[in-house]
Amino acid sequence: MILQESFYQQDVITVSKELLGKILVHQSKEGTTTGRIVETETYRGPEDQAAHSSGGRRTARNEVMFGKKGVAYVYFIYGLYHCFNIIAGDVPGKPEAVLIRALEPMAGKEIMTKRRGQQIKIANLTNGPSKMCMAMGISKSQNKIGLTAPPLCIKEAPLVPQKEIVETTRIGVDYSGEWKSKTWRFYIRDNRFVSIK
DNA sequence: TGCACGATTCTCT
DNA sequence: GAGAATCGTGCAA
Repeated sequence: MILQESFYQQDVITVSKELLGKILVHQSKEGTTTGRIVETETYRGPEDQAAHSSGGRRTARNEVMFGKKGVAYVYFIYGLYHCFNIIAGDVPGKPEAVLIRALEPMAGKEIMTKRRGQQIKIANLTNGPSKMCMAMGISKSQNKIGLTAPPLCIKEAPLVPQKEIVETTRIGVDYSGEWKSKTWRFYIRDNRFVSIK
């Protein structure tokens, strides 16, 4: 069962928590890779100063945030890396998104290892927002594509119980003033693939 | 047109 | 724990 647009049309915090445990699938020409989502972060918009959409800022880069829910927002960062987000929220046209920060590798580990470099250990394959993009083969060519059908989609899986979800502050947003202290980062307790414990 | 910087990662100390 | 790598983007000029 692939998650449909209605799943992403819930409150963005709810979507962030419920995405934990779900399965990200990418069918590429090199083969299919899948991973269980173990860490997410919420970016609200326009009020959230940590978000690209802060202040209602709308540019060519973040244009997709203002569009349909359940669509991928992939951006290039630090001149080297990519980050993968999913547009979500219960208000149409409000620029909010969920950043996928880490996965637990499932199918296609050989392909992921090949993409990341042969020396990489399994534990370091997907434990960070840019690492998981490299392992899953996600780049700007996946920007703006819908996640409700292959080749890139998210499959249904049982909800992770609230008591196994850790809520903490977001990473790498020290510039955002009071917004940096929002506990909008969620991960599965004791999972070894979480980026930072 | 120019320029400072980032929702990161890796390497070296 | 510090510093480098490396360039598209956003905003000032």
